[in-house]
Amino acid sequence: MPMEMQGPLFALDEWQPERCSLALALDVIGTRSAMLLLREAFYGTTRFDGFVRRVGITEAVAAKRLKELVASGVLERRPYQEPGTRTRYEYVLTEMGNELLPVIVALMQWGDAHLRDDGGPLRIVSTDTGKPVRVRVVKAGTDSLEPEDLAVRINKGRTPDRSSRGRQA
Amino acid sequence: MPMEMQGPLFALDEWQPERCSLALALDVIGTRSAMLLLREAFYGTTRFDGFVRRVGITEAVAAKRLKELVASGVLERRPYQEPGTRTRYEYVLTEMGNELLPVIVALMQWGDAHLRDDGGPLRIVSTDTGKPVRVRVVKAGTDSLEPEDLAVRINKGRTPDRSSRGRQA
DNA sequence: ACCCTGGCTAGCACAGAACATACTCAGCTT
DNA sequence: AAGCTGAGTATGTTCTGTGCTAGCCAGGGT
Repeated sequence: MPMEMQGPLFALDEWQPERCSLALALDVIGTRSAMLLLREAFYGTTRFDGFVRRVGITEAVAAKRLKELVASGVLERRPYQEPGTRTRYEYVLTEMGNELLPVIVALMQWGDAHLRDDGGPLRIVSTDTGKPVRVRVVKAGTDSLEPEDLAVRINKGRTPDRSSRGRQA
Repeated sequence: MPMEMQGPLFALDEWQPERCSLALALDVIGTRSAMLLLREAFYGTTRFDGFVRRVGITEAVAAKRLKELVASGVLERRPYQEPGTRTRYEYVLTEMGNELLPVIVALMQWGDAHLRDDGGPLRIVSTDTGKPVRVRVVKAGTDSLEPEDLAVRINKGRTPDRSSRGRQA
């Protein structure tokens, strides 16, 4: 199982842990709230109120985390105006943020597969084929799907055990 | 950028956040120490002492986290014996743990690409071609690489600045 | 018999993550 | 002019993750 290296664990001792990109990434999106906010951003939520309600966090946490995510370049805060209202701000994924899609989907996929007995409440499918997508480690150059190629479906009729629930929603 | 759904954000309000697989996954591997321990496990570290030294966490944290990861089925604790020593235990990834590879690599890849100017200290390559691998969202059925198909290389001579980036990647 | 080493456990301290409640503020609607 | 709404800020508290220091135990080497 361990990855092969030129001699197992060879000189890996030599690189400093502070230089680990995984650790840097966790500094930016390593909290539960950040991850869940990103999930929502991918689902299409853009407004403060939506994030608060749908993620189920408090306004204080949402405000702090959104601010951090904007500061680190994952989200962009930009003004919009609905007719008859004043200018407000919405939060949308930047290119950098978009590239977190594999992280989020990989975690969901793993949770679906190993942490529940039904297949999970949602399926992410290709709009093209309608079939579920996967996150995979592949050779550089393999075709990949981008957020705009994907759709989310509610997994109906698969609720845990014969109980109904979110009917045809 | 938002994923298309059948009508944006349609009835997504109706599913309960507790049922989100992402949240469940975060309950298991949502801490920094858990993620870094997993990184090490993929690199081939198996022993308590190795985890402590290489991740740079305290023994107390390592013990606690390893125990949790074993309890949740991501790692397996199993006895081994080096000649001339007593029986000890090593921690190895289970099948379930192995399937976290995309999560870890996706995070590293993102950190490499967006959080530093050199390409990152390490490259994960296919042992087959020697070329760097990527984590991608793909159609179900696409070939993927498993841990045993991968090797880690130190990215030498590529310390910060004026160095090119993603060479032939 | 002793110490050393790997592999832990225990206790204390701190920072930050998250919660709850309450308050602000701008501008539109009434 | 008063209220409503979206988007926050302010305050206080609890919980968890992590660090530091120290101690423990088992078995082999000496």
